[in-house]
Amino acid sequence: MATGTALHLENQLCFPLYVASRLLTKAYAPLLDELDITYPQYLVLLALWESDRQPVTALGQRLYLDTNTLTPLLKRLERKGLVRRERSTEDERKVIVRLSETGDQLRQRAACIPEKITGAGGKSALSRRQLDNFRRMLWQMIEQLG
Amino acid sequence: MATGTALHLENQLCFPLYVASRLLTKAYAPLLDELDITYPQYLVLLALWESDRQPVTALGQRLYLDTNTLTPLLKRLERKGLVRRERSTEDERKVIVRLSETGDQLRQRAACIPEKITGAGGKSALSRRQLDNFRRMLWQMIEQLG
DNA sequence: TAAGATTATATCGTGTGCGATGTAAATGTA
DNA sequence: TACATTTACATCGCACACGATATAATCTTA
Repeated sequence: MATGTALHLENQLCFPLYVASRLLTKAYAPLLDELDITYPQYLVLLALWESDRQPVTALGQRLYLDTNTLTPLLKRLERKGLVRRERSTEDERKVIVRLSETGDQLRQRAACIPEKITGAGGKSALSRRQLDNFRRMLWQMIEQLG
Repeated sequence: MATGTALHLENQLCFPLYVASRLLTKAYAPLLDELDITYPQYLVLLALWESDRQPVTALGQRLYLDTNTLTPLLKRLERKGLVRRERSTEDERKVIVRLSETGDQLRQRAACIPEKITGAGGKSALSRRQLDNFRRMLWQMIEQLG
């Protein structure tokens, strides 16, 4: 790298990552608005649709989020009637998060989101192979940093 | 993609992007702590070190941020004594942001950050070629979405 | 088994992001 | 030149992220 250019925005890796993440999240907004949820709330629901009834910390490990972020978020999801939070009887420290009937049913309405994002130019400029490669690099990076 | 797996976290592109961005930002934290700045504040400084004296909107275009985010952030940078905000005399709508003496000097202390991040495993698992490829895909995506 | 360590969750404070709205300066137009 | 429109910035409200701290339950171990 040429002298003195290390601090240039273009040469950072973190900056385009930060921008791309925000822009792609923003692309979800109109679709998630229809479900009256935010993007992080959508991620929690994805995790629960995959595997219902998880303690808060398990959700956190899945989403790389701590309870200081999750607890208030889960309370909001509970207020919306999408999940329930129940203190575990076996281990009173744990709070088990599970989908409500409504939260479970929301899955049907969310089913179309991935394809809509894919089609919306979220990644249409990249080939399938590039995408897989891209995803693999992201996960490699997460493994390194996580 | 197999039926019913479109909603799985692994198959999303946005999710690993979101996680990787947060984790990489977090990797900067200890380095930026020494300079008493946050990651978005660091980005503003990078932009100013590249090109000083920019109106708020120009900074926003560079960083893909709006004034609702930038104005408070710039005020915090001003409180720290790193930048100055001055109403333009030619166009009284504009506020020109420029580095203070201290803000300018901070560049020296920040110079080591990129290499420290690179070395810290931020991307050590990826070859130089993979990295360039990765960065290119990110920018391609940003162009699509921005 | 009593005391210390660990675990699971919650709370607090600060700093973003961002949609929505407000306001003053500048520009376009009839 | 009046007046509508646009531009540049600021403000407000809400929802994250996250470091730091608190608290109760469980586990360890002497």
